[in-house]
Amino acid sequence: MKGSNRNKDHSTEGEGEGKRPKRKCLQWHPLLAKKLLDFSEEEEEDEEEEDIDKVQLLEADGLEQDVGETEDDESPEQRARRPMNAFLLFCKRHRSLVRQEHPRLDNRGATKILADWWAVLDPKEKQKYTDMAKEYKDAFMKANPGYRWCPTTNKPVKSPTPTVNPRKKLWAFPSDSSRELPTPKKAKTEEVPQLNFGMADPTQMGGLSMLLLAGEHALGTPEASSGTCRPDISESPELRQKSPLFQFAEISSRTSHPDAPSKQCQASALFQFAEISSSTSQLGGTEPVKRCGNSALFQLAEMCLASEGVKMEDTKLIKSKESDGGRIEEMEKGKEERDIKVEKTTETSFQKEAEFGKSAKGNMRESKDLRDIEQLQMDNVMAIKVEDPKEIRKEPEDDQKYSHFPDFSYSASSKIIISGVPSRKDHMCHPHGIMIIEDPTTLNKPEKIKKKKKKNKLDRHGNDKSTPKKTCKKRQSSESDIESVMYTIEAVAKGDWGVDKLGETPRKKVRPSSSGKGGILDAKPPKKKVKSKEKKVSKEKCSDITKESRPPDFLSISASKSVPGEVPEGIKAEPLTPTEDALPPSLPGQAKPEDSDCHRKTETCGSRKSERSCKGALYKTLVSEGMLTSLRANVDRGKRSSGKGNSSDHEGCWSEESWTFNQSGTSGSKKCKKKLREDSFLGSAKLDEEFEKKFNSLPQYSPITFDRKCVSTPRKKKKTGNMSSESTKTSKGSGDKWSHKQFFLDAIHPTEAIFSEDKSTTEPAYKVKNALSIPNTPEPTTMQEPLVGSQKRKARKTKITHLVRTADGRVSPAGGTLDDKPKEQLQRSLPKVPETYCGDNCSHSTVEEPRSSTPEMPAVSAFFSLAALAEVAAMENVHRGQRSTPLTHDGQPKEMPQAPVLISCADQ
DNA sequence: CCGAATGAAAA
DNA sequence: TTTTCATTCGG
Repeated sequence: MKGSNRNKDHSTEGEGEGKRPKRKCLQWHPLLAKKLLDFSEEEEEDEEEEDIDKVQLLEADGLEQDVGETEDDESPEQRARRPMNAFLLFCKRHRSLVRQEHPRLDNRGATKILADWWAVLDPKEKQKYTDMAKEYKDAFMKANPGYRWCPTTNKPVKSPTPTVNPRKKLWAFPSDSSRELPTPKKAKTEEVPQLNFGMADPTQMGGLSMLLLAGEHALGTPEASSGTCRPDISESPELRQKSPLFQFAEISSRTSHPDAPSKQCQASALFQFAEISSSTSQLGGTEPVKRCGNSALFQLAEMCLASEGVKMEDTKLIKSKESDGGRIEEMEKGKEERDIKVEKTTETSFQKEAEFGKSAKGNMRESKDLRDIEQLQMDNVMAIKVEDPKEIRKEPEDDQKYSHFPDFSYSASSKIIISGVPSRKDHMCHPHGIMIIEDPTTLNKPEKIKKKKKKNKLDRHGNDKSTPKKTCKKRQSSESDIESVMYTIEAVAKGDWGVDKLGETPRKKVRPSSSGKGGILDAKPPKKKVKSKEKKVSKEKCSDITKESRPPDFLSISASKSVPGEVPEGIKAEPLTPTEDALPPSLPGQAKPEDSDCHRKTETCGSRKSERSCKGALYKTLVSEGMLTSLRANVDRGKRSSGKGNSSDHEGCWSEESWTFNQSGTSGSKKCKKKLREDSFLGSAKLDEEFEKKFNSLPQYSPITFDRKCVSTPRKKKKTGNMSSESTKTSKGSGDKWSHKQFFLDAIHPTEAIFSEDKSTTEPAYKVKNALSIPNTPEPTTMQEPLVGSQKRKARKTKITHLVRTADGRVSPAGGTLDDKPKEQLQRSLPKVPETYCGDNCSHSTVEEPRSSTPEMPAVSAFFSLAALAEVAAMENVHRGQRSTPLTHDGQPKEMPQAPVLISCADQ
């Protein structure tokens, strides 16, 4: 990312191309995607169109034949880099930590330390990484059937993707694909349809094409996913388990094409969102998918329509329908009425179709949607008292509306937009088509209610609308929406988030997370709670994803609506985003939007209600924003993950969550994990994200465990840069983070826990063993692990002295001096008491700093007496006093930690 | 672009 | 058995 500096040779292709390739790569490879994303944010838009065209063409041309090949070859793609092995994953996940601990260390040094950690790492933990690596590899291979690992010496590979990576990333070989071949890549088949699909629509679309495209995109993706994915899921649950990655891989391949189109649209973000939604849906299951797709579509539709609250309401209704079916409505209103209405609506819809049906509206839904919209419009215009839904609902009326009112034209315009979306939805949802039909009824009811509310709101618009100038209004609304969207997009690209946006997003996030169930309720409660709930929910979801309850209140519903649609987004992004950030902004943000968009609403309505009611336009914007935010979050995530690693505090939070999930999952069943993740993240957009999730889910051992010395620092360091959320957290509870870990760990594996690693960066695995042993059996263990990998290398390693940089920054051969001693000490200590590591932790936590408390701490603390701790502390202090530099964590820690450890052991 | 680590896979 | 290459980024 940052380093884009060096353009190597690749310049040949030129930057412009370079970018494209990246994208392609992204598209092709989920994994890569994240990186690309980093770059892409800004760049994406630029070449989107062209790329799209190319892609489409390419695809179209050789879908079948080349599919795999063409993609690889032509599409610059070049496949992705070979999948990372367990160790690399470990490194990737922990390098940042190491760096934090040892800021001065260069990567090589960090790598060494990582190697040490890896060596020490508990076998179980290792296994996790190995499993992950394997899964990742499988997914990768699935995505890239023909992928060859080592193209012998094909360095040329780079040439193909030259510029793309600032770094050298070589795509293993683009050419490979061609050579290799192409095993038919499954994705391709799927892709084709999508491409075709997407292609047609975009061209047709006019100015709104962007939005439409985005919508299509979203839809298209879902469809593909639905088609393929669903079957898979249903067929083989097993796949599902693995599926997330695989699916991602598949999706990624699919998406790749779509991406290009989406890119065209400035709304790349949207597009991504759509993708995400689709992806999530796939992951989640059919229903979720629908929802996601719908939500995305709806959102798009909303944006397009941009009509005020009415649209919003409709969408909401729809969403609610989709998500809940009529449950909510039922809750709210009499079911009976609903049923009746439903029937009517269905009828109407059919009729409408018959009438309008014609080409454009092929789908029932569309007709419905249109109808709804029209109705709304009618309401507005007519200033009719919508109170009687029946009238509106009634077919005749509707028909009349269409025919009689000028609205019709308006509706027509709206239709276009909508139609695009719905149709796709239909495709996506085919199975559920029926369900959809039913929905209208439900929708109608809500609408009614909404209408009433709307009336108030609408009134202001109503004046204008009174004459449903449709076009004018729409345009305005649409324009406004578009503008808002654009704005949001730009903001995203810039990285600037309006407070408003943030505020909303957070809400959304919260809701979504809990949304499944908590829905409205969640929204109300403080966000923090929500998060906690979310976690729980997510767990629950594992078993059942279905979103059940909805808030009884319409208002709440309206608010909640956003949730369903957004949920995916929110989920994705939110987890990452630190609660802290999100929360505060939310309130302000909400307020602002209202002011701007809904002037009168605010006035008329109460604070929240007004907000909710007002949401109309604002809501749209928010939605768009939310999408953007989610996207942005994803991007950030990718960046962070790739670039900074821990740096982001936000991530820290996120990581924690993921952590919890992971751990829980580990302890529990993987399936649950995945499901949870999926659910929780619903929106995990891309494969990348998926990968990231998993990656993140991988246990991240606190340096403390490995390195005692670092203990204090690492944590701080993690956040040092950012301070933000985690820092605060950490600050609060010395051990908050750890406590979390513990919590999770406890849930999962009380004993195993993270402890596995000890302080010793240098120390051999035995420490780990001890840690493990502790719970189970204090093995003597000093045994080393079997020299696993390249023994040779290890041998070398042993021989080689690690360059350790002291706090001062100077490098010293660690092996001889520092390391050795510590090791010895450790060894001694270990044998004596398995718990030694605990001792270290305790010492730190208690003595040094409160926050340091590691998860283990508690247990440990229990074991150790205060006196022992005090002693340890004293010891540490002494050492410190001697060396006294706080900064020196790096250098000193090694020695220091060990000493304490020994003491602790001795005490015990 | 090298390197430092490990590991998987290809040659 | 040896090479490649995956990640990371300072030098």
